[in-house]
Amino acid sequence: MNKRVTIKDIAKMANASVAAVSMSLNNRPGIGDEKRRKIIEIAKKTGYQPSLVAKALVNKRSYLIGLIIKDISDHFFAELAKGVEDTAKKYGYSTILCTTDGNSKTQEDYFDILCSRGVDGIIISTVVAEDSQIAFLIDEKIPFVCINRIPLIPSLKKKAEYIIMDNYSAGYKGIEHLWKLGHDKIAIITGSLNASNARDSLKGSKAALKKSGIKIPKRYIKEGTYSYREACLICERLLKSKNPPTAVFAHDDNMALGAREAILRSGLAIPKDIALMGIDNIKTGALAGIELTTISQKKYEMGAMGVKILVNRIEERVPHMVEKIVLDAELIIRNTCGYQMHGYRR
Amino acid sequence: MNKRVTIKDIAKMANASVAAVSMSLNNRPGIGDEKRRKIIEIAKKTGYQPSLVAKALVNKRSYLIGLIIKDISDHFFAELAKGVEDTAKKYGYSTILCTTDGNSKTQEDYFDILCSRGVDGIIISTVVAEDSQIAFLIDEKIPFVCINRIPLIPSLKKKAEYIIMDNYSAGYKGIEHLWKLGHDKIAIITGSLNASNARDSLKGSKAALKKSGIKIPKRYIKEGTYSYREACLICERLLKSKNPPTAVFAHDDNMALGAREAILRSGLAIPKDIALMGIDNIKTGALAGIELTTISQKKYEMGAMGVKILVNRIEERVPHMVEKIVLDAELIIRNTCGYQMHGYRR
DNA sequence: AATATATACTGAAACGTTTCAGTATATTTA
DNA sequence: TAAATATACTGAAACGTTTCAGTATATATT
Repeated sequence: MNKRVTIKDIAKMANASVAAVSMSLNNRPGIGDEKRRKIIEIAKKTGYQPSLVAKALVNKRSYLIGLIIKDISDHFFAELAKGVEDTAKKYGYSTILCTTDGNSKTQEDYFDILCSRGVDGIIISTVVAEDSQIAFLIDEKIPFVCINRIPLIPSLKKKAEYIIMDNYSAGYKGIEHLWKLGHDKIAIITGSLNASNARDSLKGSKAALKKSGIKIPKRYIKEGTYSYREACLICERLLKSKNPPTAVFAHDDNMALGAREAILRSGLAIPKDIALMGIDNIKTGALAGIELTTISQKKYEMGAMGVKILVNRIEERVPHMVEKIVLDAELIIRNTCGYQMHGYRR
Repeated sequence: MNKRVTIKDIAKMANASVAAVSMSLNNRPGIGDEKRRKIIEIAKKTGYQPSLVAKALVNKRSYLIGLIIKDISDHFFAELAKGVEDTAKKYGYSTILCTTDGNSKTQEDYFDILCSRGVDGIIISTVVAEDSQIAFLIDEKIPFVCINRIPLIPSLKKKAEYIIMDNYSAGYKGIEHLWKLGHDKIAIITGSLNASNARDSLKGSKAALKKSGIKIPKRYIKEGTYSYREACLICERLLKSKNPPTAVFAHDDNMALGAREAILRSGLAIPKDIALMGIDNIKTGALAGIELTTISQKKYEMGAMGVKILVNRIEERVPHMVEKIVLDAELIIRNTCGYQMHGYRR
């Protein structure tokens, strides 16, 4: 670090006290116009930039927020991160990027680091979000908001703020769509079932299955880990089995794309021979030649709203009440399920 | 922020001086085994976490690095960011994410903020990287490394560390590949020509054109801004013109994808009717049904190497010399140029 | 035994801010 | 005109660390 000009230097130059400089620069009252003007001028001329670290130390406000996600190269998280960073910037906060790669230990380390760094708040959107870690945050009284997942333990859930999609309804709508298109041999690749969102989606799908009177064998439901490769493998095995499904509903677009690879490799055509559906609505899915039918997740908006809530919480501008936001699940019909070919059959 | 346990509290409990606690915890010599043990034990028991902001203030080392990029939802930058964050984490640094959206003012603001925050170093990989801002960093003596772009002014270029792909060769190889496949009506969509990488690629392409004796009209070369939409529009116009190209070489995969949309919408088949080629090798390009022929950019590796260089610089473990790394451009042949159909024709 | 040296430990200053309790001066009020 | 009040300004403490100069005690050297 360079020798930067400090408040003391300015005080000397303006022959004023450091207090006067501080007050002038933060336009607090109690300093005469003449002196204030002079101080501000000197500050400008010398290119003075206040040390945010010193400020953080005394004010106990760092204007830093931590963003904990699984993987920034995953389109879902990248869009989310964009919403977070854009909004944080708007409110005068900087964003510390923390990726865990789904590793619980890494995540725990990051919680410690973020606390040590005195972040003002945290946005959490990971698959593995141990409830114990959430409890830690509540304990340390660090504001946080969960995006796209909620604590499993009810007592924690009550205290946590979150924004989620209506995952139940997402899972439900997907099956409903496939059913209306005439499918009844539907395979499901779920997310990691240790997280609330994946569980809810599965519940929704099961409910829809029941509602439409579809019975599927147990082996049609497979737990994935949001990995492209793994979903590809799962789908491959499914297709090779004696009684293969005629539709696969992956509870995440990345996995749907993985399944897509397996389907295409096996020589089947989408949607002619088999229907494919995802959840998330990532950019790639919209590309010509892919045109994945999916359920929209408002990724950017979730990130943006998350920060808004967080900042309200931090600055306590709003009388505090715990926000719990559930966004609507919206079906995005494209080409992978056959709606364009023949419309709904029932 | 919560009332956290500080070094003072521990000193009191262990009845030692704060100095003793500090020295014990940082295993500096000068403290007896017995006392040290006791202090460490108390620290552990109380869950003491040092305040990184206080440390930063006295040590003038924040263990923070700034990452300045255009847009985290762009796959290129996301991969880069992943390399950066992973590596930073490994070295004990945290990453502040700064996206500029190509806005020079935003970028300048971020430079100021990062300085105020006392970051130890900066990784820069933006399109608009004004040389004046680079000069500012050199002036402030903040270590930085440029990724995928270099300062235009030679005197700055000399002082800056950077990692770039051999953009010239990338531009060259693309044209060469297309020429070998028999194309001579090749359109080029370049990046923003105010940045070094785009200029170099264009130079390379022009050189290859000359070498192979291809003459293309001026209107075949269009400056893009790395935007999908814009590239789509540019390509659309190109296709509608009287003498449309038989190949388009976008100097960035996103733009290639944009061009792809225009091509497909116009009813042309890739690669049967027209060849398409990009630069970057983003994940999406590898998907079945897209299979974009491209030139590989080692995005993750560039990020990782960038941090490595930066940390060496910060910690001055290595006798200082300015690193300038140029990575090889590697042609990735997939399906959009017709190599699989008929191989090289000349 | 006297001196030199090593070891264990402490108090206080420093990092760059903000804020609080005071002080001095100017202005208003009665 | 005296008292009350408002305004301008300052010194010092505080935030949570590290480090430096000392001090006290123990050990080694002659």
